[in-house]
Amino acid sequence: MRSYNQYCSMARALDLVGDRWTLLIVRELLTQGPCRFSDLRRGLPGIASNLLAERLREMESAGLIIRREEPPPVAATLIGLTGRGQDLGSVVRELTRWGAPLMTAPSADDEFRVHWFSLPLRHLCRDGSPDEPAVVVRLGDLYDGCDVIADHGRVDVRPCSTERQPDATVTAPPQVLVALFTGLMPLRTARTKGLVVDGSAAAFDRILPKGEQNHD
Amino acid sequence: MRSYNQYCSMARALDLVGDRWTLLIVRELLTQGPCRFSDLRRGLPGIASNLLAERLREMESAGLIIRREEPPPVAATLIGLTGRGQDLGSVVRELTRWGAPLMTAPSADDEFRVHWFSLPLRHLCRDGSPDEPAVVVRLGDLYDGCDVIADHGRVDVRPCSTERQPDATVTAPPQVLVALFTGLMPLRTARTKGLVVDGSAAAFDRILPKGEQNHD
DNA sequence: CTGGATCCGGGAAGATACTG
DNA sequence: CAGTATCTTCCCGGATCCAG
Repeated sequence: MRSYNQYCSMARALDLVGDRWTLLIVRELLTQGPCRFSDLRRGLPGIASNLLAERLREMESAGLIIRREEPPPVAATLIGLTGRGQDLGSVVRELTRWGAPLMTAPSADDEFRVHWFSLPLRHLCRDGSPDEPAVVVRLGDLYDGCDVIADHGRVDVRPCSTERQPDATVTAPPQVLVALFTGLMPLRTARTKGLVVDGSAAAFDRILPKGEQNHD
Repeated sequence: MRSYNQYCSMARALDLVGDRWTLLIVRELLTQGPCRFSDLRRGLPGIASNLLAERLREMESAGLIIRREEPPPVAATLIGLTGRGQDLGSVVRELTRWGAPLMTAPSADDEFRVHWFSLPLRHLCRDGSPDEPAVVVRLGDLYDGCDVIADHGRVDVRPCSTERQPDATVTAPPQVLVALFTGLMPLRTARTKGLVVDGSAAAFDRILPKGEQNHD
């Protein structure tokens, strides 16, 4: 992006991250952890490969990301955020919060990835049974999803892990998923609209926002 | 800007405010209050007039700003933020905070406006004499500046007011101003580099960050 | 397969002139 | 003062191709 040529903190920030796609790349790396080039492409439907390559070059020279050659069996270069890049988390969070009221019904050509929802999810889930042993609830699947871990009253949302099998696996249409966790749709309505819980219903119930459990 | 077509809170936010110049227009309206078209142009050096007009149309239809016809003696249309527009304050604040480390020396063709600095200034000033009567310190001048009000331990930064004469008026080269308030430059060095205080030196001293007063 | 590079068309941004 | 009109430039998007 052309510089604004303004001696202003925000203008200089936008000189680095105001380009199209840049903050969405940060979103991907924040929610997914270090990624390979093709992982980023999958999480950024619509981006042209040359544009992604160009953005990554710019972000690397700005000190936002680093590339790490991974030895076999991975044998690929992983792209991860630097500390400075992770500091953009607060910017991403505020944009996400401001955009929340815009999450009306998806249009026909809107794409959706479950892991996009994992940042807001952090603040929407709770641990309804803090005295029980920890549980893992998977939203989506291994290829696009995230794990919600409830443990001792704390809730954590992470990229899917293969280390521990989830206690419950949940799938739902995008809008149902969003409406359920933002409290706009009761669980039993969600069930009628395509929400499916595989495994422990109690585990899923445990992480649902207050007032939305025990509705069926 | 083209839509990202992603059912994601942040992507939808960027569909509305990710365009070039849009967030800088919000910065102007946040720091200056309701403005006329030409005021915005002065605060956004480098923007083309057609582009500003187009952005304002987009922002109006997105519900971020409103236009208000002002009766004489003003006799102009004022552009102000709606509540939704003001909610972007948190986004602007986080971008400004993230960009703070980028405020190294201005380059030769960097523009500067004192009022751009008024947002960070809020968190940098203090009231060093909370028991004294309120004082007003003006940075810059009526045409580009802001008033720092210290009163009962509280600090407020506002657009220049004609209602009350400032107790002190301060001018300094951009980098000196920034370095002084961020604590990187002691007051006496600032004096040798072009900082001028007109009026009550005590009033100015009162608002300087802790550790930076009493240096001369 | 991964991680790009290259080419091209369309549209957004920039510069400038002009107007009610 | 508050824009519009016009022209140019360049970034973005889409497709294709390619080396390891």
